[in-house]
Amino acid sequence: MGSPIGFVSRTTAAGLARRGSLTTPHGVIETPQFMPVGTQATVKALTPGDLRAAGVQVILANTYHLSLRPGHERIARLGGLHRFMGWDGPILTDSGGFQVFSLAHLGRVDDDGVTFASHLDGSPQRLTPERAIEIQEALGSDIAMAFDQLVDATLPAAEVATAMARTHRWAERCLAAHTRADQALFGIVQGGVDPTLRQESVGAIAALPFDGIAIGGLSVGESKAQMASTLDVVAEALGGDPRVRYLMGVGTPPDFFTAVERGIDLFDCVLPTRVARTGQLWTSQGKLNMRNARFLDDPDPPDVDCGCETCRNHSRAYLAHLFRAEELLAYRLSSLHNVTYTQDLMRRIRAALDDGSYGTLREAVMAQYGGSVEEVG
RNA sequence: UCCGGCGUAGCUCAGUGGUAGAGCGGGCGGCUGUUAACCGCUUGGUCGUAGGUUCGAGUCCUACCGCCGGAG
Repeated sequence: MGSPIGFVSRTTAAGLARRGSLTTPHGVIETPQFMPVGTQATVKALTPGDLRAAGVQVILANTYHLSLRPGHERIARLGGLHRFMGWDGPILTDSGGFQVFSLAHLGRVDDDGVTFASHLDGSPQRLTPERAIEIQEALGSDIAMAFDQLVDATLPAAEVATAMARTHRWAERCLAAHTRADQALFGIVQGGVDPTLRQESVGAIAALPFDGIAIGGLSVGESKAQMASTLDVVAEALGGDPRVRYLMGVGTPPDFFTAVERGIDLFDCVLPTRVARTGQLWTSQGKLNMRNARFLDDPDPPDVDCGCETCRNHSRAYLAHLFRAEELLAYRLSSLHNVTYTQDLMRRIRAALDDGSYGTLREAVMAQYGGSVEEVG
């Protein structure tokens, strides 16, 4: 049985950067690509139409959250996640592995799986590799993720190794449990920031017949240099593996460059939408906080170089007012801008990889964002 | 006019003898597979005015000023 997705890519002149396209049951994704996060079947504050207007090609939703509410069986009865949320493009579902980490205080991990107290009502919830796959198959996402255990990368190596080994065993169970022929399944590399563990994890995960390879356990407290060096280790270990590579939970504009030139094709992150809701806009002038007093009389658009609905029609002064007044439109206008900005940035990266101007683009964006990202490797 | 209550940070108010506080607001920051319209830091006051008692007064006493309520 062939893979439900097809990935083709070519190498470029920019380090290990790849330029490709990923074909899914719900459409083609050009890579490098960024996926906005829509945990609860909504990218907060935005409609599917907004996402399309922003140029979004694929979004991420969450297994744990949707299984608790409204329930994956209900979504299945209502025709699956695409129909339920009114988004007919590709969807990737995270497995709930991140909640093992972010809700660790509500649960406990054993070799078979994880037991949580629901963050909604305290009811006991059990997540295992088999259960995570069952839920994702019910949701009907285009790409499902293996159920993994993510830990703080700065923990002692022995603890990171224990979680990694468990992730490897769970990866095989996810593959065994997976039945939907129209849904891809990606494996997740763990191993923290220890080079030896990362190499071992790449070896274990890449040896399995996953449709794509994800890199997990980064952007959870380690330094920028550690993330970069870990990506170097992963790239070296993966070598010429032709499968699509997805760096989970990243990131910021500088992070995208750090990762793309180390061979990453896919990203997701809550940052563009989360920071937008508290006033931080990503622009051609770097980060601007619309709550700052200096914008109250500023008639310029948030970003003069942006063509999104927000920047075409509204001023920084208006955004500054909306945030102070706690008006709901603040969240939509700012989220729409940041998602558009992020999509534009990925498009510019793809174009720069095509025409050889990647270095110029990288330098310009790094300068806008403080140039604080170390060059490693 | 009399009686009572109240005057403490920009706002709403705690604080009844021992180093002036909170919330909100204001000024900023942080967020990386979303428990996040969230979280954190910070700036704000000759405690209505003038006297008095006391080692020590936002706190007790006196007068005055202002606001609110009641009586006439």
